[in-house]
Amino acid sequence: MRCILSNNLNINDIAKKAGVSRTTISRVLNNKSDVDEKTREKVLKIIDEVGYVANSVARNLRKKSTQKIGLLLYAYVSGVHVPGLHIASEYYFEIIRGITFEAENADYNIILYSSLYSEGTLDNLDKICKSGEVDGLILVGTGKMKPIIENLKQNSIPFVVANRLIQDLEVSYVGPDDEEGAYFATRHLIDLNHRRIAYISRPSDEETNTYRLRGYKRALGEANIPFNPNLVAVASYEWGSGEKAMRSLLEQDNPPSAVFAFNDLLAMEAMRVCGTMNLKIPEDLAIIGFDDIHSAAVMQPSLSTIRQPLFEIGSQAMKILLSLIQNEDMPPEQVIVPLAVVERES
Amino acid sequence: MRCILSNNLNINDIAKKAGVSRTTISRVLNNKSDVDEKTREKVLKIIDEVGYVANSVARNLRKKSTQKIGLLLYAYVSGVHVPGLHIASEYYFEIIRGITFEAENADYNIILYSSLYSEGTLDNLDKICKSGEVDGLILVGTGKMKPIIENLKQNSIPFVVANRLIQDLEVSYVGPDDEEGAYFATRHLIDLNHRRIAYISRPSDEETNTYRLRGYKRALGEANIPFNPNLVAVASYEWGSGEKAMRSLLEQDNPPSAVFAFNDLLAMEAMRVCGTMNLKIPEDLAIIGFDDIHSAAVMQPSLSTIRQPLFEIGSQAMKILLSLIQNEDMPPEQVIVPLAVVERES
DNA sequence: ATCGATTCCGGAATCGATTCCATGAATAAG
DNA sequence: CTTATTCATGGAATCGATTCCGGAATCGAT
Repeated sequence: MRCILSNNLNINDIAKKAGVSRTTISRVLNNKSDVDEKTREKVLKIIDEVGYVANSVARNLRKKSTQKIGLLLYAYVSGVHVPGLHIASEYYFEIIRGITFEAENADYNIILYSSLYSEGTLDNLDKICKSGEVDGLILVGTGKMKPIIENLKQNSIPFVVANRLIQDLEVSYVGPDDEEGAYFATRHLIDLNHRRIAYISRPSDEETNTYRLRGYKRALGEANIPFNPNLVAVASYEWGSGEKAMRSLLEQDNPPSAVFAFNDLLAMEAMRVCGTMNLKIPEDLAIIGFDDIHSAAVMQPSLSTIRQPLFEIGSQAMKILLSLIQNEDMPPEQVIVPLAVVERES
Repeated sequence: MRCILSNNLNINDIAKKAGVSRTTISRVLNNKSDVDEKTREKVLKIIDEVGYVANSVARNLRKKSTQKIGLLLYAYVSGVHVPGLHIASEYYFEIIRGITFEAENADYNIILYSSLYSEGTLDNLDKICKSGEVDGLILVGTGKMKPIIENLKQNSIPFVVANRLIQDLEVSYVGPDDEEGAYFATRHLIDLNHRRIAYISRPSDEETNTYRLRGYKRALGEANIPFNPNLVAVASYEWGSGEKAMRSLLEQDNPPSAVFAFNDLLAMEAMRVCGTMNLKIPEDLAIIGFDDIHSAAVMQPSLSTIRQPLFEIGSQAMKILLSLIQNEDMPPEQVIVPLAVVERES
């Protein structure tokens, strides 16, 4: 087995070269005050010459901090494997960018725990917490969060949920007000004089979907439009299920004049169906999505949607996590980020 | 400062509870053979009851292996910050999925080094190598790779480049044959009887672009179509630069009848321009992209493109890295993955 | 009963840093 | 000139595991 540090220097070598104790080397490395200026310079010169870098594993062991954050990209939907989750990649990527941006500022690294494929997530999670390989966790995911969160709370490891509002559980989170966003989206369509407004939904056990459905219903209710279950089409997590859902809506006797889709990717699939059926957007059918991923702006016609400040969600989550790590007694912090309608051509 | 393991058990506690030495506990944890079956069971029972998990930092220090791979998401284009790089997120995400899939199988974790924002990458890289925080590195990126690679070679850390062919340097890589792909794309348009074929290019200092441009020229040459520099429009890394490039092409006196774009995102921007200028695709203008990201299939009309087996690129790269780590003397391994034309509506 | 081999186990060293505590030198105060 | 006080430094313990080495117990064979 290859050993990375086989030909590398350690603190003792530097101490010998400099003719001082390793305690002094350590003090220089950590910028402690009680070192003579001349000694410091001499040590720094040697360190620079030989290119010595302190072993981070040893340091972490002694300091009992790893300077690492675990990122849990999470999908737990009815306990089953979710094959198409990655299609929401652009969404995740933006959040991750926010997280890493903030992490780098604070000298933390991100470890990617992508549980998309693994079974027994909860057991693994338990091990991650107890093995001390990270100082904290950020959760980004789809589906049921409660089992995970309850597991984490028992482990007393600091963590933040980064794309969801978690109700009824005292945890830190940064998330959009999904109900409000869905309300805005539906309301937007209503303001354009639509009355038959469909919703392309996720399966009902997806928590985020519950909120968005609620916002959709609230907007309808306020406009005195009765809720019609036939106008809700469920799309699973497979590619193409958005197209199927859209077709089932259009094949009805009295098809909708407008569609609010759970997210932009589903909206894009829906638009595609319209194209093949010669329906003009937005004249024959208006569509609004959710998330504002990049493709939404590039499409032809461009997609109206609800913008989530994804980068900001990530960076805020990281900031909160950092303060949770620094201050053991900090109470959980909740942040609800604003959502905005992005009106485009659809 | 919060300490993760404040109330956690260590190997000594378990040894005490079990009435054996910590050596024995370690043997049980590592599945060594020389432990009495009864002792093993007793120890395992206690470990299970109290939920003990070995501290991974201490273990890594002693074992001199971290079970971690660094993932360098890399952009180095003329030494400057690349603001829009993340728009290629879907592309990266698929590769990352392949990497993590293979990593999880081998009990490795991925540390995300996103250098998109940081200056002084080479210095940081040096520190990463020497601090021993990872057992190996995977590079995925855009732009000039040579400075990074030369730095890594000096550090004798095993690494693999995961989306590029690196010529003239003895390193491991897994990548597509970009020239061949570009050749296929251009050839495809030629086979559809196009003669005025434009190329939406990246700036010339982008290495990948060099290969694709070469393939484009080769296909033209074989078909006896003279290369026309006016039909090459350069797009930078900013959003919307694809639209600009497309416009400049269409505003010419003798506009192209077909376009090959450096990647799908640029192709999508180009298609958008056609929409606003009432050009029908593919009748008035045929377009082909590169990468086959998900959106390409969902667009209306759907985008013809060159498919890169991104997931496979990632998993192959990880496999090679693992064997490099296990076998110090292994020579660098190069894999060229096949590309295929995906013919769709555009 | 004796000897060698095997099995099982524990003490001590080790990985490479940080930190506590003690010590001697230099400086300031009386 | 003596006594506190500060400054600069090194020795030893420590973080929590693994591993080397040696000793005791068990076993089978002679």
